[in-house]
Amino acid sequence: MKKEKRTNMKPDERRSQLLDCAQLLFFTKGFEETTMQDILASAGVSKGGFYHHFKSKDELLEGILNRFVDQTQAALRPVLEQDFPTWIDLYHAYFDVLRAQMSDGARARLPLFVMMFQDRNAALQQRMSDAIHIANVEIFAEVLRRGIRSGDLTLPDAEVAAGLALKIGTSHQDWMRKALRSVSLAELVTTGQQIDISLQLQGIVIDRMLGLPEGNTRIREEGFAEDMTAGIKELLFDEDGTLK
Amino acid sequence: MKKEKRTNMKPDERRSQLLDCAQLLFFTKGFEETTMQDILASAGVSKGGFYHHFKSKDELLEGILNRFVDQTQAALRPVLEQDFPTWIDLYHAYFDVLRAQMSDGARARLPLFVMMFQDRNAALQQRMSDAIHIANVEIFAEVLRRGIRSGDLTLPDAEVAAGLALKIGTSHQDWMRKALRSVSLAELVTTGQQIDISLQLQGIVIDRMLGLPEGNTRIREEGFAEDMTAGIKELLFDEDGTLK
DNA sequence: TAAATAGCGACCGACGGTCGGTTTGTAAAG
DNA sequence: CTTTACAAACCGACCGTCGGTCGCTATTTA
Repeated sequence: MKKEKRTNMKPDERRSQLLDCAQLLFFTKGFEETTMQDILASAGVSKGGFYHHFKSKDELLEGILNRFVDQTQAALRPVLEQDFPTWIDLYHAYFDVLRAQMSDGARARLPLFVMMFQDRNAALQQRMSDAIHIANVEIFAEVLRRGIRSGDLTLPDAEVAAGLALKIGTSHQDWMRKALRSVSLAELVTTGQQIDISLQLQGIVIDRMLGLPEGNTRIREEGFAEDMTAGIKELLFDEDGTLK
Repeated sequence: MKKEKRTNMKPDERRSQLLDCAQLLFFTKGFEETTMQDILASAGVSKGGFYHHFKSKDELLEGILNRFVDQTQAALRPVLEQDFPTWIDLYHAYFDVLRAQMSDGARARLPLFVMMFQDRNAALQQRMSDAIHIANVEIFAEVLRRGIRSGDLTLPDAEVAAGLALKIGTSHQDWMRKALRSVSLAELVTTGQQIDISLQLQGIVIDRMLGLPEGNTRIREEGFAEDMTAGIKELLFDEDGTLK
């Protein structure tokens, strides 16, 4: 059997190349469904080559998640260093960045949701959710802490409140999952409305939790629900409205 | 090689026996970590015998989860059939049952949490959370729907609000996870307080979401946080306060 | 040129799942 | 009551695939 031509790379490059390849596969096929062979083939590296850089398949996922956390925090942290006339301006600026982060090609990420919301990918979903949480709590807690310090907020614990707010901000995912499991157009439309209501309610509840006047907190962009629903419709139904 | 003595059972019995054995193992060792051999040995049945009743290992988990959902709903549903003088009495009665369900040996379930909160068991955690959600939303939504009908509540959508409330009601788990990863007694104590604050905040936020006077919603029993913290302390630390 | 490091791929054990065959309960026929 | 016949419960050897190991080679670096 003829040996493959080898391609040496610097450790950092190889590592991030492997992370890139694996991320693409994990996010399209899922974690369990992606085999080491898939990753090796896509990166053009051998088993031994891979295991020289990573201890296990799981460490690879860990690496992807950590990188995501770092990137997210790098995007969010600058907000804390800016100067704002009042605390509420900081608060709004924070959510502006957050929205920009998340809805950046939201519809393009639909396939990711489709994959993630399947039972067999429960592990990946859980660990992604954890990563998102970790990426955000600390910084949002700091935002709240400054609100407390400035007297705009009264809260028993900034971290606890931040954690809860973030959790609230993911509650629409349950409805997205349901939408992706629609069996009729009518059901999809109904669920689509619930996604929208869910998003509205999120903002209201966080405002009330923090004791802010209603309308201050808006987590998703305008039209997010409609956009998603339209995308799901395209994905699940033919033009005549029958299930694909 | 000598054949094992066989023990025939009626399908229903065998099925639930297998569910019982698997549940015990899944809930102590985790899903991935439990091999088919473990289950077969503990049930005293062969591979062929098992696969006569279940299509896959995953279907077994599905079965366990479904059974859990059914049991939970069976415990909750009767509340809806009782007569109460006012809607708020129904609301309180619902939470009484819920609390009874959940804190029934809460501390005894600590090992379950320990197992579940490990990264490698993320899938099981996610699917359990989903099951708990499914078991509860429908019934709690009906409670809210009656509140709307009686004029005690004003909500855009009972189901969406119910889903969100339930999600809020699980937010303390993040702090329990953190508590279980404490590396010092001081950290555990701090996190224990955050569990407590988290539980208080849950009630407040749900009250505010529903527009109820504060103090109406209490999801966990008094002393839940202290109880859990004490249990975790026993689990993680020696008597002199050093990490085990 | 020697030591360190990046890479190779045959190989391994464990896993979930299959399959041809065996045993057991049961109910109708003799 | 016995025989027969059939479905369903059960058995365990076997299979393909997976994540991971290991002895080795090729390349880079000091």
